[in-house]
Amino acid sequence: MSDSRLIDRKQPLGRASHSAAFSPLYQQIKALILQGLDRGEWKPGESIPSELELAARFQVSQGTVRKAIDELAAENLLIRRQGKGTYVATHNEARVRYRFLRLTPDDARPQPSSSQILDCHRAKATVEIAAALGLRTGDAVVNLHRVLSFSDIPTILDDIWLPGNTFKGLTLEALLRYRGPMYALFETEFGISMVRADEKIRAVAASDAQASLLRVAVGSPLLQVERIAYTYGDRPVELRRGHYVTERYHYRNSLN
Amino acid sequence: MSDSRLIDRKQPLGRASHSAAFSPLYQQIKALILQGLDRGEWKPGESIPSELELAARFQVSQGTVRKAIDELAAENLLIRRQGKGTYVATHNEARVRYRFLRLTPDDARPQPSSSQILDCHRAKATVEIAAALGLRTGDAVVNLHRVLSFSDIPTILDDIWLPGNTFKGLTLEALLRYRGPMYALFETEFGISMVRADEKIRAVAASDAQASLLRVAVGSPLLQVERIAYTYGDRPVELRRGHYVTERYHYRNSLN
DNA sequence: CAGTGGTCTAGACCACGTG
DNA sequence: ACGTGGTCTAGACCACTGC
Repeated sequence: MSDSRLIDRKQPLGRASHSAAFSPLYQQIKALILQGLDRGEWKPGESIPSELELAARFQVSQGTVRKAIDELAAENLLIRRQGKGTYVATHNEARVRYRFLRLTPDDARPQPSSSQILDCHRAKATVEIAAALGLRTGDAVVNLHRVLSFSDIPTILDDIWLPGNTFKGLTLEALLRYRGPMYALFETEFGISMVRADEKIRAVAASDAQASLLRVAVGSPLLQVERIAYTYGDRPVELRRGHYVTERYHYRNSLN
Repeated sequence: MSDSRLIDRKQPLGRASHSAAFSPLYQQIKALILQGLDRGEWKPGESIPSELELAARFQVSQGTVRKAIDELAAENLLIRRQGKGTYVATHNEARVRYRFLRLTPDDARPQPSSSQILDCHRAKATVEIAAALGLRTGDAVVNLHRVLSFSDIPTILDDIWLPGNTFKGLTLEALLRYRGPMYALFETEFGISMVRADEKIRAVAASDAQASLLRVAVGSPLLQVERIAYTYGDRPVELRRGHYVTERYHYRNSLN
């Protein structure tokens, strides 16, 4: 009856005890599934095993697996599809493309977008960048500059920092060849799934360089968006500072 | 066996039918609880009946009630407290005060805040304001101006529009007497619970008036936050345009 | 028709808060 | 000791998808 893969729940749980390592069964299952995702056992876009299959594997009831998957689906790590199965979330599908892009045209008409890479080189992490990415100062990083345009109007200027170790083969040439969302590229080429991100937003005045690249007046107000993006297990893998022109676009957000 | 309060689910659900009015039982229960909240059957901060009690009232199993409450809790309309009960969310408690305020000090040290009401008068809704609040042009509205300061540094300038009908007794005097979050006042004095909000964010240049009130230079970049706040049933009840000084503060957001 | 996730039930036991 | 929400199980049936 006792499954060696799971914490024995019949342990010191009789009142008065308080085993710090205790967590509900479904949380343990959730952690196990998360490990599978992290190890790449199931790739983005693929389906994971059915609930009954997982229940058999982990020696728990279908209901317990279901609750674990419910939470992972609520966090957008998995996507349930009735009649088909449960799939690993991806940035590669039309439906969820630009999942993390909150800039929206004021008139809601989606515009054609294009990305222009300005620069891509290797560097050593400064104190700030190392802290954000969980590295040590001086560790190798990749720095990336680009402009995103909508209907050929430059709108977003991005300055991106990535851990050099994780993104070994990332070169200017590879980026120039590639079309499509950057996070989709990270998924397929480097096995890195962006799962969550935190942003800090400010209004700033355009510098000379920013103004000329975005074709606005020096000193114009820009929306500065500093993002740290995380993969499975809350490991930071990207620091991105964006500057948005918000003349005909706005950043949309929902509060609950 | 058939409970007149609920849709008879034994109806034309045999394959080939597709009753448009169909929805899962737990969704019907959710809607019923939502109605209770909307009617004020249980007030913010109070507890709703226990799961077993609701199950008996609606003639369904506890599990079905539970799933309905789960969703309402996920939407922050209800708050579960193990061992105590399930409570109606409120803006009146320390834990969730300023639930909708995303502006955070850069150094994360919370600062003492104070609100200064500059103006409060009745007006007629313009086309834009009527559209945002679901009113007709010319309907009565209340317009409200205030400055929020942190550590006595003016940081947020708010311009607020409310439906005149709903907020009948809202006067400058009442506001001056009151201390605490505005949404808490709306709850206790007008029975309006803010449940959700959408925001549109831009960077703009400070006008003369804004600059002098916020003590910044004319033309300085400000974060403009336009908010529509909703009560139960997605009914809009507030339009708010805020201008934030983001020198030492930032708007924080999480993407999932 | 078989397999998947979605709904619903009934019952057991655990953990927490309060008397 | 009691009542609340939290976990876990087992089993039935429904709805959707694809062969």
